[in-house]
Amino acid sequence: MPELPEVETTRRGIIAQTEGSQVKQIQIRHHQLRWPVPKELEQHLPNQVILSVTRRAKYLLLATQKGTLIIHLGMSGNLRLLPAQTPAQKHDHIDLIFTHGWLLRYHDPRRFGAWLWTDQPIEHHPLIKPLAPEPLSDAFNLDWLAPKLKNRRSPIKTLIMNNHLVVGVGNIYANEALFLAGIHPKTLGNQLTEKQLAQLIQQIKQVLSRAIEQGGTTLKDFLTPDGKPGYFEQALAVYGREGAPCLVCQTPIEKIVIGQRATFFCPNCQKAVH
DNA sequence: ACATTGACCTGGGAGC
DNA sequence: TGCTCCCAGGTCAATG
Repeated sequence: MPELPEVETTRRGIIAQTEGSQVKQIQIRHHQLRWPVPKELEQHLPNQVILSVTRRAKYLLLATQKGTLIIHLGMSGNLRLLPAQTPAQKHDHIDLIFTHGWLLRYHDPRRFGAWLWTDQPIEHHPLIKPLAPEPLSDAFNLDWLAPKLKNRRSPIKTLIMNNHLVVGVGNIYANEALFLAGIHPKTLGNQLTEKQLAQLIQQIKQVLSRAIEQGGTTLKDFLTPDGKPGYFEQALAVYGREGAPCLVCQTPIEKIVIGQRATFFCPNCQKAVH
């Protein structure tokens, strides 16, 4: 479900009531997520104070004195802040219960998400270490990306969804960024000109920033932690718009499949290279 | 090292 | 109404 803007929206929604708060207890109803939820969470989290709530790529990081709770929302996960007495419903797999009478509830029908623990510096964690720079930081620039794509023969759409090259961009924003940059999604990495690449980097930053400002994209059931939807869906130019007129040139938007993922583009604004 | 495919899950909608 | 099939916002692991 969530790409970077939805994860960032979640972070902002939970920070006021989690950062600086003391954990009373963690209740795990379903241990099987993407990976088994480690027992260390039950051992270490009670009585710990959440020192910070940060984000790295699509991971949420809740730091304590003993270690860091790593949360990934997968395809269908969300976090809600609720009064501690609120009865759990279907797919409410984990509660992080605070001493102040509220809980952070993890809901994830497909269970592709993750709750993990590390007592090492977070940048050493095997899932975090290989990640590309934060897309909204200055470190994500042409000097980073150009050498990485130089010898790549995969479609650029696939490449910008690869965490080791670009983080935070999932299927929605990959489609949107390529449209904004005027690049055909099938263009191979090594076929992009430096000018196109600079444009793509700029548009990735732009589309992610704007989506964060709008509280993310709500397609099915994404809700911010206080239960409100995101408002970016109405700003999507190509995603989910097969057959609808391009917002720039009125050409019907086309849908194809690249790397087993639905891909939307304007055949006029995003010309294929020959 | 890189490219491609399968795997993990559930729910919703289309079509019959 | 109910069945089957397909699709879905992620990404790791296995395979060539």
